[in-house]
Amino acid sequence: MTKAPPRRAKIQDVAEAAGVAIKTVSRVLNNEPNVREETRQRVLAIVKKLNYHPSLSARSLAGRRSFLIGLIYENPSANYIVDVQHGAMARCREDRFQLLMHQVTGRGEEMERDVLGLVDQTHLDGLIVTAPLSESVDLMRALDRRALPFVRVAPNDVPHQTPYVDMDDAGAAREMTEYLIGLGHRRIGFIIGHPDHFASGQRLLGYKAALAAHGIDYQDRFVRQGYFVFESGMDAAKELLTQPDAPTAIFASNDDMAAGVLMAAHELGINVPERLSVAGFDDTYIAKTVWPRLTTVHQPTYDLAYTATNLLLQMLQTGSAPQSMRLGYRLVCRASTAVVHK
Amino acid sequence: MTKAPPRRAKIQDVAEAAGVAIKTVSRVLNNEPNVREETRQRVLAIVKKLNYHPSLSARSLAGRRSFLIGLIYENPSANYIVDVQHGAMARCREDRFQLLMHQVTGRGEEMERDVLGLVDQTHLDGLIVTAPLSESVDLMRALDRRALPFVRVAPNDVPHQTPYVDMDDAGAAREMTEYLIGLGHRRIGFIIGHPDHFASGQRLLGYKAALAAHGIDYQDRFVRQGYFVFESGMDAAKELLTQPDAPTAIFASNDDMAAGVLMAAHELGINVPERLSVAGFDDTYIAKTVWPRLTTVHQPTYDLAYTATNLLLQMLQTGSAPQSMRLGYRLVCRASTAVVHK
DNA sequence: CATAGCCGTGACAACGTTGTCAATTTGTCT
DNA sequence: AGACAAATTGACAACGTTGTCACGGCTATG
Repeated sequence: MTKAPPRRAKIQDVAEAAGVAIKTVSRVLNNEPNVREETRQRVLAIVKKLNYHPSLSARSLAGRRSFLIGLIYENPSANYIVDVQHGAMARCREDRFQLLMHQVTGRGEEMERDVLGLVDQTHLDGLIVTAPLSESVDLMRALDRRALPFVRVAPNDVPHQTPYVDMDDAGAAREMTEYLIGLGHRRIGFIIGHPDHFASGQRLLGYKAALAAHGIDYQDRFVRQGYFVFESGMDAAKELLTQPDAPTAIFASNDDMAAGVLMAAHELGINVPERLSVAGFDDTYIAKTVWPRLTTVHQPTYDLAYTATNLLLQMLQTGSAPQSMRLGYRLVCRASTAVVHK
Repeated sequence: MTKAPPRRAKIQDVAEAAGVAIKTVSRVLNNEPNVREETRQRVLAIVKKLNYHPSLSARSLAGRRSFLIGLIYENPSANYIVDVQHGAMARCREDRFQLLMHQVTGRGEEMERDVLGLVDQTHLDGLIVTAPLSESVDLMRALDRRALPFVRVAPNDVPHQTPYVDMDDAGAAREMTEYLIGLGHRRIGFIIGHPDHFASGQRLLGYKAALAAHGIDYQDRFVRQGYFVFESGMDAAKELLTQPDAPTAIFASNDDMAAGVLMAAHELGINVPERLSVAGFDDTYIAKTVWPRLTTVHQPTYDLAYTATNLLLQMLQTGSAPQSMRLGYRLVCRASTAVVHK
């Protein structure tokens, strides 16, 4: 015999116990003005006593908002997306919003259908869009059409007036490249990120700018296309390292690929950092777990997501105008880079 | 001038366009019986034409279910939790349920309050509980009290009759240990997992069983407490490896700690696998990215989560009796283990 | 001292679905 | 054909909130 669970308290119960109308309880709960302090306290006491929690469904239905925020992403490295998730989650929690994670399937039209399906079904209040989804103009137009507020966690590039939070990818890549140059490296390999990501181009730009600023010729043979995943970094590194006059340093556009470079070096019997310096980008968990530990650009992933969510919630709650932000980065020098060998 | 977005179609609109009552539309949408095929088709056509999507909130309110499933976890390694998430997500998607991820804060009473707060606020239909939360009897009792169906992704141990999905941790650990013994190792170090996880004890048991079966004495000095995180593995390994007559192999209870062991070995100048064999557990992403690649136990994390979600959804939808499952594992032999050196 | 305006409160109608139950149509069996 | 059961459909009341608006009491103003 299972004992019937106690009926959940509803607003009615609270109202009766407090001797007020349900609307007053509602006011208290939503921090609306025009409630006497004494009344507010009385209601709050009862709420606590009855362990009352308003029904999200009822609130959504009546209030025409769902308290649900979506976070969509495509296929980023696990280490990266977890940081994003936690940043967004942390901010949501502060305002009692819930976060709905959604890994998008497909690309192009199919991706769009997937996202819109989510939006239509769940009545999301807002959306956090990560790269490279944030680069689909079609998607953004579709979201606009539904009047759905959203913030992008991505570099600003798309010709579209929406708020975003990003960092200076080009600047960071340039600084890292200059750091390598400062170590005496002249033949510096570069592994480009996934072509769908705007950031990939920015990082390449930074690399080129640093070379140019130091009078080093840009050479195609030192540059390879990667896809932000471990294997692509490994493959690219093998190509780079098996040519005559191979690079003495390789800068990969993210940590996963840099880890792949390390693996390639190990397999080729090339010591890092003695014979080869390796640098990554992102400063995710993997950077600290490979050997040698990766020199990399610290990207404030958690803060990026937190900030994006913050912007979104402000837009939703105070109706404030959309704004964008750029956060700082910093170089983290660990054991994978060293002065060039003679 | 922003053009007002088109009003969302509601069930009423569909009903009128199809010339039926809203209840009939509802029947069609919920696959209820007793609708003439012709009517069903007519309704479906209109639904598609109007791009109608039922309101989750209204459905929840009226139908007393939310189509929302919670996935709660504490602080597991990023690589692990992402696999869990995707497994659960995939299954949810099949039945148009949404998944609400929730990282639990605090421990003991505070943890409980956190989870119950989530449950009370969102009216979840069900919950996926991962270790070590799944080991709190108090929490499970509290969930029962609220009559909330849940499935645990965790080894079955707790004296509590709820469905779970797990794998044979003890058997796997035993097999891995025997594999090391088979390579000729006799001094085998072991790093225990986080003490809050039941699986930690199981894996230790398997280690001990293998030793016993092969007439090898269990020695405390070869065993250290770890916490499932990289640093703890590194610290433990340093202790194990700096003693006289150090182990020739170390079996860590998860991959993160095994990666830590590799790091320690590198720092101590001990070659892996020539002078030291290292084995992990879980087969997460990290196992393939460290050097040398880790020999480990492949845990079907994705499937575990998928299966757990499947069980939960079946209970919810068909009201079927709770059942539990055990999934298989397999040893993955990579480059971090080798025949013992002379 | 009258009057306008604000504050605090409550009554009641949404919000968009599903559950219940009754009404109608259709089919089956003598 | 008549009687009864089953299949199909619809009317209407929930579900638990928030939005709207009205009302009384109090304060500031002329």
